[in-house]
Amino acid sequence: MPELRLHNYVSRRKEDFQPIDPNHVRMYVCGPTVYDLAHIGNARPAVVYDVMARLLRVLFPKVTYVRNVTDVDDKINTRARESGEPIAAITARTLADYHADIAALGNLPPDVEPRATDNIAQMIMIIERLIASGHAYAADGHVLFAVPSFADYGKFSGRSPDELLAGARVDVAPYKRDAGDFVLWKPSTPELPGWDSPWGRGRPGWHIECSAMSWRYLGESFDIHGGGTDLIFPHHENEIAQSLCAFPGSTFAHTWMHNGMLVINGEKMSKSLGNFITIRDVLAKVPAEAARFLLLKTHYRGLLDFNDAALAEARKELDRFYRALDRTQAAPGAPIPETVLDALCDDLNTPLAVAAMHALADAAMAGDVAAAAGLRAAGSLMGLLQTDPSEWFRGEGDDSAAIEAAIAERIAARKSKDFARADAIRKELTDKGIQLEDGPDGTIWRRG
RNA sequence: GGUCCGGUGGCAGAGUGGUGAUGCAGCGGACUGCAAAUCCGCGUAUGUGGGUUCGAUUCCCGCCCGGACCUCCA
Repeated sequence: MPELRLHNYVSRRKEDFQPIDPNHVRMYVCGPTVYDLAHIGNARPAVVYDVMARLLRVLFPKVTYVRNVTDVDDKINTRARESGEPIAAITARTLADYHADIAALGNLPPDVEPRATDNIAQMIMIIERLIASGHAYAADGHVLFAVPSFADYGKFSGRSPDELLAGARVDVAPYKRDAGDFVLWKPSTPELPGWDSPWGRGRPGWHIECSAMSWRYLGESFDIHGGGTDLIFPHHENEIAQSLCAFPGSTFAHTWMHNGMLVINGEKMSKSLGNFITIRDVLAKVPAEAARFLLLKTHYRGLLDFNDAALAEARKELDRFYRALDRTQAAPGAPIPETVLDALCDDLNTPLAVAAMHALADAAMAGDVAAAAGLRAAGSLMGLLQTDPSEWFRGEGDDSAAIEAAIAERIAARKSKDFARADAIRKELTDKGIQLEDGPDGTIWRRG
């Protein structure tokens, strides 16, 4: 087994991964806030950490992968007020949609998927500990984390508290002792979601949920924490402050991984630019596997441009992989080729793994059945190439019988050297978007 | 403005202190009733100016450009 190396944001460099417990690796990833359909940017961390979890399972005996669901949040409240739909209905529907979209992209479910609203008691426990130890204070119905009480605040994200103070643009709430203090708990009005607490009926701030859920499901200290680069500050900085202060002597997450952002045609995705793309929009245009493959063709820490040309290229590459599998009838269950495993163990270098897969495809094309089986095994580690090749090429459609009949007629025409008829049938099918490929073993066809 | 990250061939995208992966596109050839696919071959790149070094794309500094964060955000 190769050594796993991961880029750790704490040291800003690649490190040998040393699990706290080599028999049980624990990973926490910041999950979605369920107020609207997931966009393609949300798909990136889901896919990246899915591959990470798959890799960890190959390398270690036991892995617990926790990805939370934020189902109490002011964005949800705003949505409910605007649409009139009850909050519970919004979160339930959006979570179901998220699960469907993420599964379509070939992601396995995390081992635990806790919801914030099921962990309010744990959040209150942590807040009480913070107050008791002088790291938090109640004021005007709110509870705030006292940033000056944590000497290392800002160290993680590389900013000094002075800078943060100077950069504060928003008016500082009067109940804050220090401008940088952030909310752990805030009061709710009767129409807003709320829970009874020592500070009255209220709801949690954003950051506390991750401290509570990682603690409950993974313990005070665990191995890997993942999320997008946009969460480094303030979310992760605050998580660290809360958890370290609530559990003195603990180390919280040892390795911090951050996936890069995604742009569309070079532009940041935003509703105002009109280039906001949901996962569902993408799935309506191309096979889900092409989208997943595109997300893995760039290293997870880099900026990724998600556009139609890139999607088309991803699909073509998968075509070649599937042709190689189709020609060799590769069986599942082969060991993962070293070239692929080595690449992924080097800070999840998926582009290098893809290059190794191309080499396997070349060998498979030349008749190397073992290489084909290895390609398939590599695919299983990446969440790719698990479809039957003919299904990949033929896609969705209810006219398959008619197409097969036309192909049979064309084969007959070719046998009797009636090439005019054969070409007419090819043209008919081409006009319908059906491509034919004549090979030594017959004719295969594909849509699009 | 502050902090941080990055700039590799037509495009996408890795690695590396000493002949610059891989894919897509392009070009030439083989094969092919047609069309694909497949196979062989070809070309083109390390933003810019310095420094360290026998030697830098790789390390250091300046500059230019792009991006992220500083405010909800994967």
